[in-house]
Amino acid sequence: MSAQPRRSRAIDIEDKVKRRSDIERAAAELLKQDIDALPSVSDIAKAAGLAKGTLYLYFETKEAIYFSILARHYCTLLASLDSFFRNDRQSANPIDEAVGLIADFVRLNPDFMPLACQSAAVLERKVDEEVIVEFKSRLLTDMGQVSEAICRRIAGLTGADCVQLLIQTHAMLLGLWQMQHLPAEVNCILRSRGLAALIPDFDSGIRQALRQLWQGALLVRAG
Amino acid sequence: MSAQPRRSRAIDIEDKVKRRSDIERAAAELLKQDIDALPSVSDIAKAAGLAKGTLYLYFETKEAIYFSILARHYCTLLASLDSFFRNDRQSANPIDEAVGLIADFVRLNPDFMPLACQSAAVLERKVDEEVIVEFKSRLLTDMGQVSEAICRRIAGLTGADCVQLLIQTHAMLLGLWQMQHLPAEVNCILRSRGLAALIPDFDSGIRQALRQLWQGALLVRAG
Amino acid sequence: MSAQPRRSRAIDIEDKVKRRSDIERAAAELLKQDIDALPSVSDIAKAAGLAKGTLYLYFETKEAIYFSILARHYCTLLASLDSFFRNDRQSANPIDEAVGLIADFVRLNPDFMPLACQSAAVLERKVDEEVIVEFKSRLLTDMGQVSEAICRRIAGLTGADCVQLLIQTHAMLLGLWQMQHLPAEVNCILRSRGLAALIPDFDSGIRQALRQLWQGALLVRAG
Amino acid sequence: MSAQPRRSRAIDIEDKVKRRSDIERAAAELLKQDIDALPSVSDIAKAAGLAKGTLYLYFETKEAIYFSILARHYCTLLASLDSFFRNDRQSANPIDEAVGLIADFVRLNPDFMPLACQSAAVLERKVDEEVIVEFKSRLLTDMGQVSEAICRRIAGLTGADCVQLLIQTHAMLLGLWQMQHLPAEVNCILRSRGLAALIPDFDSGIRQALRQLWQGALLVRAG
DNA sequence: CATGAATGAGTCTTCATTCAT
DNA sequence: AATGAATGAAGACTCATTCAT
Repeated sequence: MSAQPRRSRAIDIEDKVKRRSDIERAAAELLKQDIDALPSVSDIAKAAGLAKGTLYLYFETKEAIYFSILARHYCTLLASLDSFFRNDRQSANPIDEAVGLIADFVRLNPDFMPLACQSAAVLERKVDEEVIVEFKSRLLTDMGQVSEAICRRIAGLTGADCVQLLIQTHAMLLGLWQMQHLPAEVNCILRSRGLAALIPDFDSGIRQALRQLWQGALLVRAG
Repeated sequence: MSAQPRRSRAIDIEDKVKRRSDIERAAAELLKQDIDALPSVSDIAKAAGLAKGTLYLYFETKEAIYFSILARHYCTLLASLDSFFRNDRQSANPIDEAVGLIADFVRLNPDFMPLACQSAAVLERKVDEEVIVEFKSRLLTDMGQVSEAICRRIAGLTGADCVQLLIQTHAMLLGLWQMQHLPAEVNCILRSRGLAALIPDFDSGIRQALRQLWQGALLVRAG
Repeated sequence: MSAQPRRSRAIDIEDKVKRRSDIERAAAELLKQDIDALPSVSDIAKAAGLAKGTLYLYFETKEAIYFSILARHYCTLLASLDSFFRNDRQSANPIDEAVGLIADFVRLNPDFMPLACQSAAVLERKVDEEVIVEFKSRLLTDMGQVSEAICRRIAGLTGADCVQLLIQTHAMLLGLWQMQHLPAEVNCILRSRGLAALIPDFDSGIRQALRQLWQGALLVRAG
Repeated sequence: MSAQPRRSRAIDIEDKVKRRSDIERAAAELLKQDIDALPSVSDIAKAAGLAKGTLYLYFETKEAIYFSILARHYCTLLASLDSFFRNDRQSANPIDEAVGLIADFVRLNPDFMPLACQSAAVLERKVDEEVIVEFKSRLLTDMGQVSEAICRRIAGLTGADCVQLLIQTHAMLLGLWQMQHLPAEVNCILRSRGLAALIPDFDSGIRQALRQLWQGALLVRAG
């Protein structure tokens, strides 16, 4: 009398993977429209052309959807860095280029920073331990690899230094993004009152801050 | 329909100021017990020994209470920095000392960072424009003063550089604190799985990161 | 965070219609117990044996529930009038009979007038535009039909006159009901102080007033 | 140290009466700005240049202020009617003129109908019994007088008929005004959707309805 | 596998009135 | 008489999640 599936069933593992990523795609799209709050499950389901319940067949919670999206972003970014630093082509200024690479990534993936900022306070609170651990392990591994790649290209830094540096870089991304991303209204007011100096421009700000941070690292280690 | 004041009335301006700060004190105390979410107005009122309605005589919204607490923290911190840098006593290593001063402040005021992290996303959304503007103006002025004091003590930095540096410092505080402040559960798990490397120790982390940042600033400006 | 439906699910459209009317029935019942204020959503839900949230699956707001009840009353009343005036059976005194029909309807539906009185000031303020427009359009149509039926039976009145008359009739219902429906206390006092003359008896009052109004209409149009 | 009266004290009975009417004037003025809800006590006090508490020295409740305003309006209107019907000048059409007088009064006193509509449901619920009784007694007397004056001028109506007629007239005023006074938004929508026929024009509507009612009364009594 | 109906916890804010000063 | 600080009750609505179909 009802409960007839409208969408075809995902039976093969392949289909299931596909469906998972369909859901993520829809969720990401929705987030970009308003980065200030996670969309409702209802809306995500609608956007994905699925029923609410179906989402729960693929993710334990709404936050798990976004955690998954975020995790992929982190992996992609680290992979970019890794391939950059492993690249044979000698670069006159690897730090600046790496920083540019990061800044570009943030700019091209407007859902990355909003999710990253909510990771600890919102997402991880509602995601399965196992999922978190798996991701963080992967992260640690990837960061280790990147770090090695980096220290091979930048004299004066050990692998541990580079891990440290990556963590600091991440912190700086989080902090600067939040300082720049004020509620639209507040933003408006501050700008109109001559208080724009308190709102760092993210793109240029991050380039400069990271350059200082990395250069500073060399200096401190050297000294 | 109700009435019978239980508490004495704050009639003089002095008493009112006192009552305002009583409310803030109660609210801050409550926050320290669970820094992950703002306490309910009901609880704050109870803790302050006042009726809910009375809180609204002193603050427009719950968030305004916490915004006020946060604002005072910022002012105090900037004043500390200012007095530090204006102090005649020559310091061999002003950067390290300033960084230590900041790290100590954060440690001694456990409600500071949680509030700072929620400022843009939560507090400022529900506080009167005027209150925000007034505070941010003050902030800008104070930062200007501190910056001047700093650049007089640290050769090679202009006032604008120092403002920049203060903003970066703030961003680094925000970012590192969030990376370190994971939900207790997650924290626990990560540590037990050998993933502690992903959780920077805030106190030492911030000291190191800020040192790099400030040294890096000198370097970049010099170069 | 919750769940466990207690009531069976309304899956078919039929079941849904049934559930909607179950809610309305419960809400109407509650209103009759105290016609001076709309019951709380909590109470309605309890009376209907449903969770609060469930009500919101069927109505946008509490007021929408009562608007729906009221709308049905209007339609029923107009249908009664329509069928009365279309009835072949010749009536010696159609006006008196129609007026009696209206008075009876009001008496038999004690929630009708209280709701009608709150329609503009309370209900319509919190009901979706579309719902209002749909109902009012229907009302206009129905009134048009009734008006035609009336003017065919009562010589000397055009269709437009009859629409006018229906509106006046409605106004008189509203006004008289409010004059009669004083707070129980006030009512009591006035009666005990010989001021009963100021409290028209609704049932007889409406019969007489409408008779005058309709007869007056004939006269005015004729003259 | 405080609690110093800002306004001079009203000690003479005259001053007190004056102050009462100052309050009423301020309250009435405020109501005209938004006839959809009684202004807050705070606002009335501010508008009157007095403290909230002071208002309660002159009126038992907020509603009592408006009840008093309304009472005066009723008395004024009845006095107008009385003087009109007692006037020697013969009028060709006393009914039409009386109706015009009423319609004009409503138009010139935009706070009258909103208050009248709230009298039973809102005001009388929160006004002292004695005040209500006193007013209603006065009302009954005045209506009696007017009724006598009317029946002397309009053949075919007894005094009791005229009292009846006045009550019906009042009911019609209440009902029509409410039908016409929709929330601005709803009003707008209905007009734009061709449903304006459901919104009677008050001024012309009341003239016509009352004419019918009074003519009808003559007819019914005659017949 | 897919669906979507049902659940219910959780909370801020207003404002008429009182009464200490 | 005048003031205005203090009181506290009262209630709608959202939305993540479950599980019967």
